[in-house]
Amino acid sequence: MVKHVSELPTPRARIADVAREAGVSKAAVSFAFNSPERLKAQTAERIRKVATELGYRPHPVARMLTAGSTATIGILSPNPLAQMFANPFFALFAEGVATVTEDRGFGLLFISPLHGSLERAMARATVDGVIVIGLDREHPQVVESIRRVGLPTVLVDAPAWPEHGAIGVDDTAGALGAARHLLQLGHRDLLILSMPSEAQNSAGAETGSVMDRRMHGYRLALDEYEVELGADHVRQAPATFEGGEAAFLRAWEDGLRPTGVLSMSDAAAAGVLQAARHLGLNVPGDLSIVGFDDLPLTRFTDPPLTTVHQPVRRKGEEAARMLLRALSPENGRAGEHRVLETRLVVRRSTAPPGTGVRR
Amino acid sequence: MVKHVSELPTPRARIADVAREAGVSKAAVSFAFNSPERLKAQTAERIRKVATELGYRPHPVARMLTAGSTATIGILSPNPLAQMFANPFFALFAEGVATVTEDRGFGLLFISPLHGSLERAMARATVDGVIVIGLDREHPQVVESIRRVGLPTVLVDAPAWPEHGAIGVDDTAGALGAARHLLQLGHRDLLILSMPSEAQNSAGAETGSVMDRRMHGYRLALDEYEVELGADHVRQAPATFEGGEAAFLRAWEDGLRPTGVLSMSDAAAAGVLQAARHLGLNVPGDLSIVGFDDLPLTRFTDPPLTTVHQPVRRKGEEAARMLLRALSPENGRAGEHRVLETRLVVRRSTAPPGTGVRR
DNA sequence: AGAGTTTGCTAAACCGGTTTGCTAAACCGG
DNA sequence: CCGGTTTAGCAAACCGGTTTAGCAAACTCT
Repeated sequence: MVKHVSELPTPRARIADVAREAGVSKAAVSFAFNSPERLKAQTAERIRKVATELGYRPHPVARMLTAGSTATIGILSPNPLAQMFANPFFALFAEGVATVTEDRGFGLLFISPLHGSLERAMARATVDGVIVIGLDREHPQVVESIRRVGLPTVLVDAPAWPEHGAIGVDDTAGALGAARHLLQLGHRDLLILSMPSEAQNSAGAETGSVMDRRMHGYRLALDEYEVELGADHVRQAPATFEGGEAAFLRAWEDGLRPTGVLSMSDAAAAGVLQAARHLGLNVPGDLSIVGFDDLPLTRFTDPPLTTVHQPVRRKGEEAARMLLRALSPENGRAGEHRVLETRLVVRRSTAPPGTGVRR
Repeated sequence: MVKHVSELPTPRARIADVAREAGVSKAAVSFAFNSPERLKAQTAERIRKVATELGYRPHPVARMLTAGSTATIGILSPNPLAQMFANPFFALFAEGVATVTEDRGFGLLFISPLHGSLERAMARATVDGVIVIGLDREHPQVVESIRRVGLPTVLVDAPAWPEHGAIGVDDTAGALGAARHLLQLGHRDLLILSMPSEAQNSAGAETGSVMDRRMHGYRLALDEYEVELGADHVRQAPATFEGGEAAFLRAWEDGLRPTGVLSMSDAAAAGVLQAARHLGLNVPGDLSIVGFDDLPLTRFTDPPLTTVHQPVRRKGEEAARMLLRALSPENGRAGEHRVLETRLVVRRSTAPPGTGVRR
């Protein structure tokens, strides 16, 4: 490889440069910044002056190495980061995390699979602990690899893991309430929009994924009302506007004419709203829709969305607090586990099945 | 300090532990992972086996130190992170950045002021380069401190800085189009919602902040139509739902009865929509609203929002690409500068001033 | 003036890896 | 069987800081 004669970008000043220039030892330079009381005031001052002239800034990585901590926490997701940011739920969650980490002087690193391998990404991540979100049954080896790196961890919305902290919401109750609401209104032909995942696990209500728990809640309500649900009445839709829109249109093309939609995400529900408008359906006259999450955007949809509220931001805050607690030396107990409440928020996207579907 | 007898969390295995256990040198262990061809296949295999048993994972910070790079890029903002995430614009931008960084195997670190000091936050950030967003005239010393740490930098939506890359959109033209649209429809009494910032700089159209440039565009249109604008017809509103809602309600209380609102952010515009509904105003019958950004949510508001489109996600992508280019050894020229286009998207929140304001 | 203390700074070890230079053993051809 | 080349692995230097132990000079006290 050819070496350029003049490397224009001046190589950054190291501590040895400052020491030489100021005629002192490396230790003195370090003291000048970190323990000035160990130096004659005048010397410390002189060293700092030289440092400023040279544009010296202690190399953060080197500092981390000796400090033994990174003052950074990671938010880890098995899904591509771009996909995460496309989901408003995630931004809200991150907002919650950020409020507490920022306050405590921690940086925030987003970790996503590196060339498809979360394991590799984890190995490279310079963090003191991680908050894991978006985990799914389909990622059992992910949890395992997380456990192996031995970093303090808080799991969000995931099957509890004894040695780690965990935080979630009562998904089953929330979904139950949502389904009951539609059934009470008289709906009998429902479409359920789940989120993408591997095979369904109808058994594990409490041990499975978010989707399992919500589905379980829906099913409980359906059973109460003795309503049968065809297999093609449960569809997968990514938690995005486009995902919900496409899923509903496809169902419609397949000949389904539900009077009510239960969506596991507000984002997809908003997409359904869009699709309904496109099909000339009146909401809630022809079609009722219940979302999940209660994101800020639900107040601006047309009509405002009936949805299951969950304290997303607070979930982020609590997760961060829990993790920071696990990081502190006095180390509160490890396997803390919290479940926050959900509640149905009725707005204007639901009504009794009414004027019927056109066409 | 009392030392506990049994430190339950096993101290993580270091390379020396693996070396001792496998009966080889540290170098051999390193080779086993990074240059296996330098070892007898059988030896390398044995070392890796021992490493796995011990749960050894090379310390990422130590690795960074010798590698001289962090494989991480920073997104830096002078505003609190929580505030950033509350703005959907930011999530969209981050999405763009994430698509390219993720693809190239880079991590993403969010940097915000540490105890109020961005300088300190920068000093601590372990990144190879930074993308700066949300910068403002009010943060001149920020740019200076960024320059001092000497990290490759790309400035987004900020006054161009010769030695760094920069990317933005044609704010002036976008704002001009938005204002012309309302004026053409016949509106004469307008309310402008700017974003929070220090004193206005009416002079610098091209050198100032995003707000300056947009305001300049608005003013150009107003001048064309010879419309005067009272000082209290320009309000500050944070780029959030709540910000826009509160700002419009306050203006209303102050006795203002505009027929059209020009908002510098879609988020605030959506808030105005909310406020209008609250006040019993029909949009666009009684009040027309034009936003800025064209976020996905504009399609779901009631009514869908007329707004100035800017390619937010692409801005993120381009910023990331530009930065990565600056990081690569062959180092494309540094001071690259790009300006992307804006265009007005007319939806249903604008109409001629019509039925008049109720009450 | 000499012993004891304090002040001010330095040399060296350390954090946990990677990489270079080198040596000893194994291998090769003649 | 010997000199030359490969192969396999090690010791030590290095990345850029922080921290501990310790030394010399200055200061205090009697």
